[in-house]
Amino acid sequence: MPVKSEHIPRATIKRLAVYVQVLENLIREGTDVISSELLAKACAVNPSQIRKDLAYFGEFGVRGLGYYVKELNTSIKSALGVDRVWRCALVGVGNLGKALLNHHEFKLRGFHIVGAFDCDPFKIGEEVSGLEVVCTRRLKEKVAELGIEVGIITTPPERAQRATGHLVEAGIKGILTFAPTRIAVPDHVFVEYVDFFHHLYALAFNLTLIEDEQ
Amino acid sequence: MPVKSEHIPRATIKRLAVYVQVLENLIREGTDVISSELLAKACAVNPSQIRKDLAYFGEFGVRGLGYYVKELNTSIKSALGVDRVWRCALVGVGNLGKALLNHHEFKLRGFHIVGAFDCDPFKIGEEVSGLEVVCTRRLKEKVAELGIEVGIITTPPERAQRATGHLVEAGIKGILTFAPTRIAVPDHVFVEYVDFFHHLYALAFNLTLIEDEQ
DNA sequence: CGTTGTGAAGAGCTTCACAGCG
DNA sequence: CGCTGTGAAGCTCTTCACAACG
Repeated sequence: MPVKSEHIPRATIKRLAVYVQVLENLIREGTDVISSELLAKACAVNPSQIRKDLAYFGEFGVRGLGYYVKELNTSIKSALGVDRVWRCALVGVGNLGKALLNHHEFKLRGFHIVGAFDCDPFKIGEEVSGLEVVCTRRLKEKVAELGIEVGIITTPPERAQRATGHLVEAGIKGILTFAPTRIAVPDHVFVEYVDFFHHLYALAFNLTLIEDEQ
Repeated sequence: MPVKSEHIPRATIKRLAVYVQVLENLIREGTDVISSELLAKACAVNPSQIRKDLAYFGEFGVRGLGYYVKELNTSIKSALGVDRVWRCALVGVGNLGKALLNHHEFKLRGFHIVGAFDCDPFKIGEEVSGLEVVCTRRLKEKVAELGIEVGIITTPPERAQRATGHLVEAGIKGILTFAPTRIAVPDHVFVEYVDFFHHLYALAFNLTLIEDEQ
């Protein structure tokens, strides 16, 4: 999928992921064609926004008609680079790590967790969701062996930076971290933070606001 | 905490949560005072950004010196409305739900999960992390009894909308959902989406971009 | 003297409005 | 005729630059 435009807003990428989510529901429901207006309603955005977002990557619509749902979904996934399998390593096999290892949605969406790592000797050797837990020190060797490109951090916050170090040294270029702390990485490594508490804080703020208003 | 300004950008709220994260680390390290420049470096933002974000809520700094770390942290938490306990109900006691119920970081940050709900008869009555799993139909009764204000959805996507319905009917005003699907709510209810896949898609996109460039 | 708080300038994203086209 | 694709306008958020001040 060639990118038509130079710079693509981060916000656009985030919305494209939402469009995929909604389009896949539409496919399940058997909808063949959808207009930007209806898709916008389902995604809670402005119709022009959708058209502009898509225009960064090409022309996918049919004037006077709308978008073919399946085709559009395929095109967006290709634009995002999620029309392939990404092999991932998970570091930190605690409650959350185990839950993610058992979460089949990952495989379903092309993110295959093929390695599970922990530094706790009691966990090493344990089997979780068909994977043997391996010592974090062996990350480099395993990343090479299994062709892993993405790291997922589910350690406690105090161990997140060390896990990051191991992942970076192993040659990982992208990290998704669930640890509620900032991590430092070299410039060429991408980090995405999944932080429940940012969201909970946002909720708390909004709820407090409306309470105060009344 | 009185809000000085009328409208506060959503992005500001998100950053305030990051500042808290970093400030709490600084407290642990024993740092007493920090300038906007150093705090900005730790949060990977612009120093003016921090000063402007804080200015929405008041004046917390000392010119020529910087900010008292503990005091600033307390002020931000108060501004966000997280200087108190928020009682939460979790709906969907699967892998992820159980992991969150056992995640003590929630309690640590003032979000107490005091009710666990599921519609699976095999799960009802089971005890997870000291909580008895209760039938989702009894949400309304339990929300009133336990003074719950926030709902957390960890059901599979296809059951998220039903869970939302039960939560809304029970009088919940804020929902944090982990289900990878959009949910519809009345205007007065706030929803925050925790979606791993948005983040993974963003990673995939960035990794694909730099691969293509080379 | 050094750092904050803030008006003004700048950048970036969103929405509008309509030409273009199936 | 209806809906897309898109230049231009509008808006919001970010950064700059410096006066204010402990």
